[in-house]
Amino acid sequence: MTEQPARPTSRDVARAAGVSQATVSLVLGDKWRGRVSERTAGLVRDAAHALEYRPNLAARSLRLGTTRTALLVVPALTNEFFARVYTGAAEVAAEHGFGVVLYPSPAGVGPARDPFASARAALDGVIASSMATQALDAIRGADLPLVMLDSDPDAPGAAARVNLDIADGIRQVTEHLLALGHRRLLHLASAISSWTFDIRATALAEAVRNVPDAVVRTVSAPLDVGAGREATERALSAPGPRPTALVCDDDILAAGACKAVRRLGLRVPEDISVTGFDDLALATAIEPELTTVSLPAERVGERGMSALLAVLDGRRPEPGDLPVSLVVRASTAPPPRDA
Amino acid sequence: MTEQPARPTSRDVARAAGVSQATVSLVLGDKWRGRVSERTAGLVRDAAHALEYRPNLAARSLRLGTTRTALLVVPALTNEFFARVYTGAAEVAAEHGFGVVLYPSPAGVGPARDPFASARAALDGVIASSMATQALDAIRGADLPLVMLDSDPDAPGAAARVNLDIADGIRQVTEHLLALGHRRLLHLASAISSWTFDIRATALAEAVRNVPDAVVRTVSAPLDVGAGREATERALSAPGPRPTALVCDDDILAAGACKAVRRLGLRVPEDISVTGFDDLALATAIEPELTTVSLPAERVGERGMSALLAVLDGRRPEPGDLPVSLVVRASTAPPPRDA
DNA sequence: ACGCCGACGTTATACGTAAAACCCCGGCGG
DNA sequence: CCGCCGGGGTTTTACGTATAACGTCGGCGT
Repeated sequence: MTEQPARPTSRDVARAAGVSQATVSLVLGDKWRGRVSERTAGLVRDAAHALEYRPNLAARSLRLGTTRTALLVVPALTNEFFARVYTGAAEVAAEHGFGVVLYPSPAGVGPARDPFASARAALDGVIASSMATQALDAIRGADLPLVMLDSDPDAPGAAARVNLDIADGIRQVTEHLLALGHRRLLHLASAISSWTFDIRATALAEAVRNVPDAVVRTVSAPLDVGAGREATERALSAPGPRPTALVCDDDILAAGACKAVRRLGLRVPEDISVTGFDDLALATAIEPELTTVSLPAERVGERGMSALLAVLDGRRPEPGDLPVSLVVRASTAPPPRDA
Repeated sequence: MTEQPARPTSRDVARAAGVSQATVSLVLGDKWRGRVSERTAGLVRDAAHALEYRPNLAARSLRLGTTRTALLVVPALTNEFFARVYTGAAEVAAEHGFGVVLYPSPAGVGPARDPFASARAALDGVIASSMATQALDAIRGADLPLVMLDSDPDAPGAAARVNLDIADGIRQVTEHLLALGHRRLLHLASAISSWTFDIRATALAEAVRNVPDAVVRTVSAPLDVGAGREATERALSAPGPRPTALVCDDDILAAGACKAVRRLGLRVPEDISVTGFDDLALATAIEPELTTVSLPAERVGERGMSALLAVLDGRRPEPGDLPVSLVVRASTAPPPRDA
């Protein structure tokens, strides 16, 4: 269209600097110590700068057999948590001259197309959220370095893992509620992956273990506000003594839960306490502001990318889970006296 | 690490099929009508399938001088609206064998690094939200096809534009409020780009033009809940008759506004009506559920990508703004009688 | 009987980069 | 005086693909 003025190549730079193309490549690749004089290197850099030379990435990838591109597989970008993970991953990728391309799950794009297969030859590695279960099998077949996020340590095929200390988060909320005096808890779980469910459920069970009169019920719901509201409404109108606190696996569910509580003519937190998980923007947008577990989402992305880079370098990725922290806000309070 | 078994090349396929590499390229590129026999083509395809051949994208890009990759520039992915735009763009891109890579604004990544410059040689075009103003200048210098989203039609350098009919959205909310009987409106604007501000402000002014006793005040705030709350709180406690309705430029601000209203001991919508913009998930997560303007965010991305593809093909992009629609929920009601 | 053509492929080349292999020359140790 | 070494480059090649240019061969029209 606009008649591109033909982007300059390394050969153009060489011509301008009065050297050979190889020299340009050496200088610009910082591989010239002792092979090229300081003066010549300067000439090359000046010429490159003057021509606004940018190396052709396709050519470089072809030559090097590497693309400096990682694939990030997430269930959905519209989930703030994963958007933040991307941000973190992209940040450290950029620091190392890498790019991050997204594969927002098989649900996001049509099932027929397979961005992964077509991108496969152009990738150096994959970072995958374990929640995107469907995509994982395809990836495993590709013998690419794979970093898994929040995954079952027993699941195979990962060169590295970065996990959040989810169990500790659940433990913290639970202890917070127990300390406030709550004894009847309802666990509102998001039906995402069986592993994340299990780890939360057992952490919760463990936390109430030494509180003799504590009792926990569990219901699960798809991850959206409406579903959370409905599930909660159903659970709270069930016969038997009503729970006084709701432990939700996600702020989104917690928001739904709050709505349900109020629909039933009750108040949060006076009648029923509600806790969330993730500490999304949503947590402080609703009323009352949610007591929730804050997750370092960006850090997950950063660690994921760092781990991938480490694997690619043959180094050992940094071990250990990422810590989470309880944020107490206004959605939790002692249970009503008559309860 | 894992000793990759050396991905098969087109030459490997050729060897397996007993033909030359050129023939493989012809067959797999669907350019063989009348140049290769049906039988040979079959052999080639079988061999390719058997070897699980995937073309090397870097090599193809180098040869073709095209990367089938577009850059999407957005202010922040954590904003649900832009995450949805990405989703739409990625969808139609995939349908045409294109990829979409993100540049989440200069604020997201450090100022020193310039992903755009380094990616520049590897891009076929750019789709940019006008809100990412800082990045635009750099892009213009790159003489790449540029599609602008929600941009001033007078701004230069765009090969195509896709705009939402924002003005109509504002008109619709305003008329809704006027019909309910509101006369004193407060416009809570998000200080994003001067163009989007202007278009909204004038649309609002126009909508109240023929309602003689209607009066509009404007305040603006950064785009987050807390800022929205503070700005609203200040504006509502100012001297003079209090507005009965708040027209917010974004659901996020509207959420803040609702909190502010309640802090002042008033109710939404009985004392003050609040409207949002965007129809994010947030709109139905808070209470009361927001009356807001629903934007087809995915469509923006789809149209943006389609337009870019059209430009690259030398075709004319589809003209016209995308329609928006008012969604009336529970945050608007007639003003109190004594007002 | 010859030329020509169409069907079916093949050979050769270019894309821009990185790096291995090579080359030249001045100085220095033996 | 010769060989060798190291500094400072250059020549050449390979990466995998797409495609232009080139062959070959059988048949058919004249």
